[in-house]
Amino acid sequence: MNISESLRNSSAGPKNLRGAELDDTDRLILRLLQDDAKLPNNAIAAAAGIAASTCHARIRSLQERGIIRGYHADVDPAAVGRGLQALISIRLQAHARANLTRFEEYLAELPAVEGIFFVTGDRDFLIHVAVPDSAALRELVASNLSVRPEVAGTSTAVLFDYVRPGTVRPED
Amino acid sequence: MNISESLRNSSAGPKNLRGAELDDTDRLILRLLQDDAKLPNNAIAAAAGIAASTCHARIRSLQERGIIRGYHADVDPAAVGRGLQALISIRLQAHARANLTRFEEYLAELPAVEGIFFVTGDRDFLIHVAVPDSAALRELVASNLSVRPEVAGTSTAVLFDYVRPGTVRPED
DNA sequence: TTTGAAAATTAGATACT
DNA sequence: AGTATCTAATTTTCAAA
Repeated sequence: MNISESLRNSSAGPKNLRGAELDDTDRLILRLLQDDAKLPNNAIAAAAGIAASTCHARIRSLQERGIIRGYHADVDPAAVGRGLQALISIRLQAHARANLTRFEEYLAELPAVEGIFFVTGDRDFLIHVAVPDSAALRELVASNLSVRPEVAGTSTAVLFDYVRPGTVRPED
Repeated sequence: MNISESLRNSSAGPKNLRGAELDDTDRLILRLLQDDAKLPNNAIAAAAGIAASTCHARIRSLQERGIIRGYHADVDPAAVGRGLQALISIRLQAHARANLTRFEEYLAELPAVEGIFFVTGDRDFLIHVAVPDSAALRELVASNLSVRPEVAGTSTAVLFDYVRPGTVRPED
């Protein structure tokens, strides 16, 4: 982002960055689909006050532009034998920045990893994990994280809850 | 769960806790639907090697048992004018534990909040937020968090990336 | 872009093994 | 639990405005 863009974006104007170009109808569609991806197209169309075919075309456009990245079932981790969640803060070795992408890919492959947060500034990040029990958590840290040469140290915080609020409301 | 069930579940056997009772077919269905909630039932059935009607019944059962909690579109926050993400650590006042639920509900209503992590032990937690820009982030912390009486202090870390790996793989 | 209407595909329900 | 078959609902395409 260059300086003029930066200045423009920091102004009070309502426009988005990145050729997004969403109108109110798009935003309504996004809100509804985030809430329930199974909502039939004709129901969305009715809610938006447009024809079903128009709604269909808009949704496809949102997908093609990468605004809708996909649709996913939300599965209760506890119900599939992952009743324990934790946040693990990982401090990286100072020299490990170069291979950061490789390490990220490694983390993303671990079945327990639900989310990876890359923090700016520091050489560390956070991972959100879901495991069967505390033994598995210990095992994960010891055998999959601490042993990696990139890792300088870890710090684990057990969660007693994780909540994802309804929607990423466009604007507001 | 009675004692004999508990003992059975805690053994090395493949069974899960909490009347989950998932077999390999269920796990495959969960994996596929987490990956792509739009996958048609007959495609899932074919992948699982069962009849479409059987697959349909299994999916419904997974929903009714709360194992599948819902289906959601994944919307790119940057595309809807929320190009800046951050993790905010919130330390609560010692006496604020009683009203924790109320405060949680307050947080969940904030449009910027994407996820709330309740950390055990300490009287604090983390929220994952997505906002338009750094001005909005400052405003969020100043006007929506710091002013709350429950909040003893906050600490903000800007993210340069957040990744949700494909699936919550059942077992592995 | 939007629309209505056809065509193709899918979901949901039922009865039966 | 699983399957086959039927019907309703939904998605998808498309010519036209």
